[in-house]
Amino acid sequence: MSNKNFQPTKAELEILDILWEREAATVREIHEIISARRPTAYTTVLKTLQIMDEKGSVARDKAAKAHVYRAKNSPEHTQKNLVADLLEKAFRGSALKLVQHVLEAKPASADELAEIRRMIKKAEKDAASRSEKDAATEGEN
Amino acid sequence: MSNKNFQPTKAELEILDILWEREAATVREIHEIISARRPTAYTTVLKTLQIMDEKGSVARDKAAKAHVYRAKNSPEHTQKNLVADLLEKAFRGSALKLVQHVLEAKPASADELAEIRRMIKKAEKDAASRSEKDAATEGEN
DNA sequence: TCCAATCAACGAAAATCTTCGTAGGACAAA
DNA sequence: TTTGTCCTACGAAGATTTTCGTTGATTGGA
Repeated sequence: MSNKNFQPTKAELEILDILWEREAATVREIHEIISARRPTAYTTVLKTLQIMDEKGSVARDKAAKAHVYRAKNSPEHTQKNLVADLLEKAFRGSALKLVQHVLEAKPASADELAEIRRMIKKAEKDAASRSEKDAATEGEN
Repeated sequence: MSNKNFQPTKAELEILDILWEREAATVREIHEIISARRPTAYTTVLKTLQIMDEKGSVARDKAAKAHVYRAKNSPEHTQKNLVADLLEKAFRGSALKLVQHVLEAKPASADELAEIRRMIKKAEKDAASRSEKDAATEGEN
């Protein structure tokens, strides 16, 4: 389908983040949350959502008078695109450097570090099975 | 003072990446690299560099006819800003989630994983010393 | 001297993103 | 019916970013 390389803009991402949290919301609900952060006109949020609808990043239910919006892509999917883009554009693909900066930018808690540790272990297993496959020349897309 | 929250645009980042690699370069040199990737006019690169000079993200040596540009900020400094921004805007500050996506987006090599492991260890030490302080200070929670 | 090549400067078009005012429809209360 | 409220649609102004054509200065040969 369409969203292979979906990169939301700043304003779109702020709205998506709200939709990811609430599952679905009307313009009014979203506007209340955003205008609590900074003064913003109702129609600004409305227009952005209409554009997002055109772009296909949200689904819109027109049944009720106040349309109900949902994010079409999961946070995971979108985050993956954002990270992949940053990794390529600013880190020349060095996952190491990127991770390093993440850990510096926001000192993780002990629990988070333990969880990351577990992920590394899993990644190491994947790396190992990758090299097996490489030897066997197996193809799947 | 200078670039507390410096966020280069897409075009600027592409140029910065070249400057980080080559230390210094003329417009022509940068243009040759970029136009090899996609058709781009010489003056497009020139103009972008002039804007970057105005913004203060590059330094320019006008001694020779062909001016020589250098990045003013280190890749580390810039990458840190980019990562901090992404972390906050798209991950609600969850370093865990971000790291997870990095490892998925680009399966790291065994060497890289070992290095990341080392970073975790260091981060755990930092976290430990932080909680000592927390205990001494006592806050909410 | 004259010409061609090389550059910076400048302005402006084009593209994208953000913001908001105004108009008009639907609907319920007065 | 009239009025006020709530909502979408639409267009357009602003802001930012990206792209490039044109101009004029400099320089190294023919």
